[in-house]
Amino acid sequence: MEMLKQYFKSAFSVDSVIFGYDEGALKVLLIYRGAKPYIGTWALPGDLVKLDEDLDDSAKRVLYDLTGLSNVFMDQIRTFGKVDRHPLGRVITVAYFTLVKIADYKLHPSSWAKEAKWYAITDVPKLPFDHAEILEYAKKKLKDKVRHQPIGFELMPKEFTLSDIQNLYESVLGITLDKRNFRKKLLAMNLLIDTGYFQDSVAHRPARLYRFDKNKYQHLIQKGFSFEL
Amino acid sequence: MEMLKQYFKSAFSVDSVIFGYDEGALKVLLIYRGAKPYIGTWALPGDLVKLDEDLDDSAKRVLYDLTGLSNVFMDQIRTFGKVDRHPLGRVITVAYFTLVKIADYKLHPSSWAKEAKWYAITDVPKLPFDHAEILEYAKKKLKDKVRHQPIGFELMPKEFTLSDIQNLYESVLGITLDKRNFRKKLLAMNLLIDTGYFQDSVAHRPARLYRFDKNKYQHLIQKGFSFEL
DNA sequence: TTAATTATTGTATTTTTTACACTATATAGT
DNA sequence: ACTATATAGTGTAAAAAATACAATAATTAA
Repeated sequence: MEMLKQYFKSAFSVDSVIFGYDEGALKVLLIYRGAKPYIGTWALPGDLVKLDEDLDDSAKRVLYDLTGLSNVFMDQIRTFGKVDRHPLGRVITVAYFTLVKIADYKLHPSSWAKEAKWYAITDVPKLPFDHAEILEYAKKKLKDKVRHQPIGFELMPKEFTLSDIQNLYESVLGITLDKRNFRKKLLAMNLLIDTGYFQDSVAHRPARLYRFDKNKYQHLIQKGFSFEL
Repeated sequence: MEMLKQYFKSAFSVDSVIFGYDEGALKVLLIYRGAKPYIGTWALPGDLVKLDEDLDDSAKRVLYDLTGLSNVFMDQIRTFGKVDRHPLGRVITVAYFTLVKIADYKLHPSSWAKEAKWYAITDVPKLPFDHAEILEYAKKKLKDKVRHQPIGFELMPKEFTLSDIQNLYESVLGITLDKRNFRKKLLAMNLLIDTGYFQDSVAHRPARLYRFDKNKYQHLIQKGFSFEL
């Protein structure tokens, strides 16, 4: 039997690609690193995983510390493990993909105001480590996933208009969709609840506000329903 | 700054779910463990990742040592990292998913004959660690992926009949498909090359043999083609 | 009152999916 | 040689889904 000790000299981290959608654009939350290595650069939020901490819990902790949010959509996407990806030793990182409703909360204005910032996805600065690769991968995953699972709604405020959700799809996918066909298809799934309310104080005909019916969706998938847009 | 040393006390491994298809059934390659922990049990093949070894290389090494195969379809599927998943310390494992053409090779009859075995997916023994969970996840992934990418062909011999590939789809998905519609759809993609040859020595009308055109597929996807079955 | 802006709605056409059954060609057994 | 058995191969009509497309409605701003 080989000596096992030699192997127990590495560490692992979690890094989260936290997506949000605001002002008609897809955004990603970056932090300004206050610790080595790469101190003073904008990077994906993440941390080393504690020895007695589950991976998923670690990713949740990072999100909570940064935003105060919990109970948001989160999914592991891939592990990045090139030998030299971290300058301080062998550290592989498990990347997560998180979707939050920007409009529903404010970044902690106190301690974090100077340290975390939403960047439009088109306007992300140069990132340290292999974070650029991770972000690219996350964008691809988001694009794939958004068509087969109703995760777009995780990026919307609780109540939204049909135009809102269509705009989101258009920015994520980078294509334009036919308005009538999009609505027809989406409404045909019967997963939207008409709140009965309308937009307020807009300089045009106000749009109807809808909510996504998560419970109904859960029931439907158990009956073999599959979301496709 | 925190003491970093405390973190560099963990290890990581790769575990491969190696799928094959033979005698009309989906199979998975298991090894008989000759090392602690869980010595003497059937498990997914895997190994600790060396400190100077990339994750993907590690998975390739495990496959090569076990089967002599390289250049097969392999993809990382997920990392499993519960705190107590490994009895000897904190070890997270990066799971891979590998598809091989069983018919094209023999398990090394010498050193491995007693130690590696193809199990029908319906007949897998109790597995150590969290390998049962990993296998379940891999099966789900296979099911999802086989519809959106032409990975079914990775499990077929180079030349196959339309019935062969249909049977594979039926076993992986657990459903039956209409013969005429299946053929129509598959042939319409123009990704199969008619070899001009036929089955030999079968007690019925011999079927035409086809090959999958990987090059053509590569070209098509760059033009935005997407495989769906 | 008018201009500007976005919301909302239906139909005809094309494409894709589905359901379905008979003939062809080989070997095995007599 | 004949028959039984087994799987291969093939087309069409109907239903469903996707697409292309433009006029009217409701609000605020000027």
